[in-house]
Amino acid sequence: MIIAPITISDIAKKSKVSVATVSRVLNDSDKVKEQTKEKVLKAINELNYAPSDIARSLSRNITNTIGVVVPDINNPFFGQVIKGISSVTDKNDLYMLLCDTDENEEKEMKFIEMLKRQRIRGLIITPTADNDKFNAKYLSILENLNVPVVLLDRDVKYSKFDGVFLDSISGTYDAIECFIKEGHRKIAIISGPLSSKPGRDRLRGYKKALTMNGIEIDDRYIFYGDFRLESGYELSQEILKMEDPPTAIFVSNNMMNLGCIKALTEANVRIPEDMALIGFDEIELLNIMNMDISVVSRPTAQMGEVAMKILLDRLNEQKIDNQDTKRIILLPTLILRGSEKKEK
Amino acid sequence: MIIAPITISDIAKKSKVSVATVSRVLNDSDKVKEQTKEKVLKAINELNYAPSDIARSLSRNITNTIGVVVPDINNPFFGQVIKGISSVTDKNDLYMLLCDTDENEEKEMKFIEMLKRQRIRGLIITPTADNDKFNAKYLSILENLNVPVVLLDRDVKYSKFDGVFLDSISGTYDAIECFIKEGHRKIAIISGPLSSKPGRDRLRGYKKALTMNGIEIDDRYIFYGDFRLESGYELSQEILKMEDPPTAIFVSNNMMNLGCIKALTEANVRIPEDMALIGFDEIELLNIMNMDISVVSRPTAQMGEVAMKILLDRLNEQKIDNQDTKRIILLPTLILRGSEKKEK
DNA sequence: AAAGAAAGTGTAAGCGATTACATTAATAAG
DNA sequence: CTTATTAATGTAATCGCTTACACTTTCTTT
Repeated sequence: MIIAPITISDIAKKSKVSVATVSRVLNDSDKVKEQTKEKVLKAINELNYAPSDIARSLSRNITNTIGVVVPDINNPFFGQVIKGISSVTDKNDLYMLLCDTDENEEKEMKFIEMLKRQRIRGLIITPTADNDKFNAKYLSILENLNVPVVLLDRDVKYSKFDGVFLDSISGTYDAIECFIKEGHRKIAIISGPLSSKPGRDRLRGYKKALTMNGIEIDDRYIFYGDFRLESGYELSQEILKMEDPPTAIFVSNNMMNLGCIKALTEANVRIPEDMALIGFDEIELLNIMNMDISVVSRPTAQMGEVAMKILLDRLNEQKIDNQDTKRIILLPTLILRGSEKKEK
Repeated sequence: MIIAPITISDIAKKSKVSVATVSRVLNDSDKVKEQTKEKVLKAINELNYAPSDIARSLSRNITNTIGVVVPDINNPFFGQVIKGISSVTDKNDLYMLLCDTDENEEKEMKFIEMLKRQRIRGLIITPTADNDKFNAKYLSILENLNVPVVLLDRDVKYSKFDGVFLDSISGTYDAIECFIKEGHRKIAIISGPLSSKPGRDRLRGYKKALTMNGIEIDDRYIFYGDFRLESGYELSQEILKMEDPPTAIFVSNNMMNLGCIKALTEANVRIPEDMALIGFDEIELLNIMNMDISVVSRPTAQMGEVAMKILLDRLNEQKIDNQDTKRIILLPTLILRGSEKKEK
């Protein structure tokens, strides 16, 4: 089903002017006599004409699309992030080409190459890979795009791209310190995998908080999960079986936190009477269900918004030689709802 | 930051052939001597050239982007739908321009006009408005796109676009009948707004099931919400206050269902011992938390996939005169987890 | 009323590809 | 060794816009 759309020359013909004049009316670029302008607008209206962004992009040699590459749209975090990005693109006449990589490196690289052909003006990306295996190839593909890139939430080693990240260390630090102030001394952490930066950082925050408060780090209380629900569930069960169990648990992300809550609930362990708990990332449902779990909360939509604003600035920059990387590190908020308490 | 990308003529120059030959290599369109081909590929490789889809679209007079317009990416339903759409676009070299209308009619119409300028090849859309106020204008804007349109989940009055919908009537019918078989006679419904087709259909299914089973419809048991959590919460509280309360509640969507569960939980009403419950749409997190609530479940990702496949068929169609509208109506599944039971 | 300035409009090249048609090179047939 | 075929490549128009430059009107000004 192909119907040739109306073109600028149809309008020119109908309103008896040249295409140049029509173009001027379209872009308000030069003085056009009021009377002529009306004629042209009338023709545009009658024929329902909409100029082709394709042709416009080609002749101006610049597009108005930006690429957004995320690992999983179904993750509420990225849903929010995309909302944040949209809020900026909407106001700036930019379009969003969305790619969902499914946490698959190959797919991701393929998408980036597709986006290059689409001549996107800029890219916001949450990379899948943080391992050395792909690093070199990955970097070269990104560099090769030759457009501004803004990393979101996940960093890429050895890169000097702009980025918006979250201070996981301080977020975790605050949570642990809060436990300590409550009187907890035996504090466990369900950490993420150390192959990911957020995983590493959250563990670091944990250790730092203990050390700074003169509490010795006890390796028995450190558990390594993989950010997925099941690992949170299983590790929590292990914790409950310990001889000298902790009185508080910090869980490094929302999915593992759910797993942990599930395990505690099933074992009839009350929160916080029997076990105090703080997790990383909000879980909307828990709030709805009045389950008061304290969390380290990230400003998700804001992260998308800030990323897009950085990108926008780059797009408006004149000089190419601007080498200073902009890396924004947002702070999470510790939201206390009572689950951190130590009841005697 | 604008760096002129490599063009086809750079490749032509470097490999000492004409642009036509390079194009042939790029598209495998005509016989090219093996030796020449290699030369060209080598140049492409060395210069890291990627052909411009913009220029290609212009000269072929056809793009490879499709528009996807949804009311809210954060709604898990649409997240899943987008995944379904992606699964098809990925395999067919199509790009997805994503627009989030925030349930705002004005915004939606603006997006459609933007997409027209982008010369999208087709559109998948879940319209915000189902009211007569916008209908005429809305239809004309969609028609004016002159590309195949596939409606998703929500219909547009008087339109003859293709579409993928869900049989809300039968889904609700089954749920209510299930209640009846369990022995329930006093069954309440928290309906959606009647201004929306899903709202109307679900209420219709409810009434039909009662009637077909010889149970009189009692208007006191019909409550009208707005699909949002709060209304589910408040209406449930009303239900609990009734003199002659129902023994079972059917809730017309996931958000109101959460509201209902919240109200029941707060009032210490046990499910299903004190009140049986079936909702429309899965709530993933409830399952994780071992809260066994029976639901009418929709094949969400499949809806996106089917919609995209219909669109794909349209894109591949030769003749323009194909007037037969394709409307697929998928069936929901009643998933029983025990919350529908009537305990004595 | 003539000359110069300003305003309005048109002509045509160019953006980076595709492709019909023309041309040349290579191979087969006589 | 021509000539007819076929294979390989090149030339140039085209897609729908933008825009530099040229040209024509329409004021101003004296």
